[in-house]
Amino acid sequence: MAKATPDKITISDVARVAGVSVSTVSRVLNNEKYVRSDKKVAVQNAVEKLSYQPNMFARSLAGDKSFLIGLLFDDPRGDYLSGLLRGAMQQCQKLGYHLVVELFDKETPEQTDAFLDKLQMSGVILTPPVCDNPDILSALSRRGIPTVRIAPEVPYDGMASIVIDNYRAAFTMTNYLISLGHTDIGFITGDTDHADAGERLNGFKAGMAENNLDLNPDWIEEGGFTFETGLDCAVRILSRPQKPTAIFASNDEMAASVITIADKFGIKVPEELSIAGFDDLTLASFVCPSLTTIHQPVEDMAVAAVKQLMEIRENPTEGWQKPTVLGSKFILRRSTAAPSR
Amino acid sequence: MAKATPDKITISDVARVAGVSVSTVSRVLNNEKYVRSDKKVAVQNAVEKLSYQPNMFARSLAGDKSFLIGLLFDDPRGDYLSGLLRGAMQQCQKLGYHLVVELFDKETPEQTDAFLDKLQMSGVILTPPVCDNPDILSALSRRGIPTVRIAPEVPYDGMASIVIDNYRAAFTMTNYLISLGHTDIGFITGDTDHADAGERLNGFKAGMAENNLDLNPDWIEEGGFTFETGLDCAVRILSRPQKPTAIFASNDEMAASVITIADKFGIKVPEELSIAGFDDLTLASFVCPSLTTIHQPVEDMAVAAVKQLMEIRENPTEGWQKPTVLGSKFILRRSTAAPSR
DNA sequence: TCATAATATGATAGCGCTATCATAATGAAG
DNA sequence: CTTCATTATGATAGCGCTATCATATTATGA
Repeated sequence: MAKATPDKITISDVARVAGVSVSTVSRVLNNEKYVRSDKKVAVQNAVEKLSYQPNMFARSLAGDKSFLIGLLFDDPRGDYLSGLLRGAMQQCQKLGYHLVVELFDKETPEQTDAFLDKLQMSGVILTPPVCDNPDILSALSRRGIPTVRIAPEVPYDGMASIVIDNYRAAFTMTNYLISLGHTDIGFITGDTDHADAGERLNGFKAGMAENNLDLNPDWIEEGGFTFETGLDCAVRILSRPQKPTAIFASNDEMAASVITIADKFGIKVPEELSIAGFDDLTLASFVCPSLTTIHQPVEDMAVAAVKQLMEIRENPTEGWQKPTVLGSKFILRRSTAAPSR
Repeated sequence: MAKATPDKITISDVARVAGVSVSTVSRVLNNEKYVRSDKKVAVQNAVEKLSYQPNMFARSLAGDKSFLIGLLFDDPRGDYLSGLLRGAMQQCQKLGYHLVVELFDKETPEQTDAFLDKLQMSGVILTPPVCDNPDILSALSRRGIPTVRIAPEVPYDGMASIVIDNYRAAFTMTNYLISLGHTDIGFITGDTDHADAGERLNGFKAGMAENNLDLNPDWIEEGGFTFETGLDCAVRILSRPQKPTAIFASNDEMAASVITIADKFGIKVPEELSIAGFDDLTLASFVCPSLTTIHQPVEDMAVAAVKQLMEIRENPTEGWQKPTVLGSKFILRRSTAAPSR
């Protein structure tokens, strides 16, 4: 009677089948040099034949790499974060790494400390807003764990980061609005302490300046990247005696607020008011009319982050403070049109 | 000059400080019995004092538990899945476990096999639609890995699952619509091969029957849980010579489609047409008017899944095929009202 | 009182790998 | 044909824990 349990296959089984020592097998597994190609092939065949899977725990315990990459979240919900997750998973899988996700609670940073000590991650990816938490940042740099920050607000000494060119994207959108014939353009910013918010505003200003258009302070309101704050801003702007013919909101949620308020005020979108967003969230397609916006290459950012992590591992001494900038994409939908008057 | 690197603290350090053997420390760590309480306290103090963190890899290698829980996704995007992720992270953190997330690609199931062999997970949570993939299911049961399926379509021999009561929720919504005064109610189903879809339809039918209302086949259309399919269904229903005064869509996306089409047809929502959804996605609040819908306790489901995993570990022989049913919540918003005619 | 069970503790052999050292085979240079 | 550097291979000692066994120690009952 055959044994039911498929006994665990170890490196020595492979060594035996391949007719080499465990050392050699290990070398092949970690593709080190100093292995003759015929033996390498023999080992690979044996691995294949036995469908051997090296035990991660043993590897990590004996060696210094864990094949684990940490992804820290404040809250994983929302298109942006789950897009990042997806990209990171894909790239990790491709490289034989595994993604360990963890919630970062600012109330109990010691829990994250514990997390870092227990699983000695090969690298950590920080999503906003965790990527700007000084506790985490120092904990990571103290331990010398390779780290990449996604869309951080402020720079942090010697840490790699992945960002998009908010300035250029906002500039592009502004120019598009102007090319439609708009000259009276309003703008809703994000939290001013958020770097993205500032850059998007600057991009807008630059676009206006480039076309010799004046900024009307009545039409520039500070929001907070949420639907609710957007509502307030929209009400303020659209209550002015003199209204803009287009409003560029710093993100889709606030753009959605503008649509809602415009509807309430009986202002037709896009006929009487063009509205542009930023981010290309799912809601951008669902909202009516659908939003002209800027698409962030979220998954690519995560992929880039994982790749960067590998590079840092290979070359830890290099200076990694310069952010990697990824391009965004202009998405034309139905919330924008030429002004009617 | 003090040494900069905070040397790794091991279990023997703790043992020395606490004045006991490593065995005793290990016992305390795994809270086994047969430890005198004074020694237990001594060990806990030592752990505290040294801020000792047991090395997961050593623990997993030596023992049989990995403290790793796998969460398998087809695609992590969307409110539903990212809500699950959040719940799972929270509960894992609470229990000292860690969440390893992985994409399941039906094209390369061997990759998932490898994943299961390498990291010997303490348990695995399967999200839809992965939870109905026979390859994964058999791979898991073959290895005897504790598994919980979230919202599966079909039962699988001896595997635990977490579901919500679609039938009851749909029944509730239908009764609500009827209580408003509606008698002409349409329904848009999901994919018929999806268990959720069938149950929601049955709940609707039961609600109608309970109130002695007839089902008009002209007003029941089969959609596919997507915005696009919802569009078609809405067009078909609203093109009939005789129109319903309310439409209950099997999910929010399709309910959003109905709003869009109603708008196009010049039908006022909710004055002339009430629309109800299901799921309570983010878009349910953004859509205009916001959707009356059923909220699924997504995070609670994930929490329940992790808890269930622990129970299975403790009592693997028990029969776990009976699904755990969680209650859903009726959410009143603005897309429903009493019929005007 | 002593036997027996229940409770408590320690010593130590691995878990499956990688790192390190020792050694062997090969190539290049004189 | 040596001599040395280079390349290739193997033996083996841990990595930091837990499981197991052996050995106290204490409680329980006749």
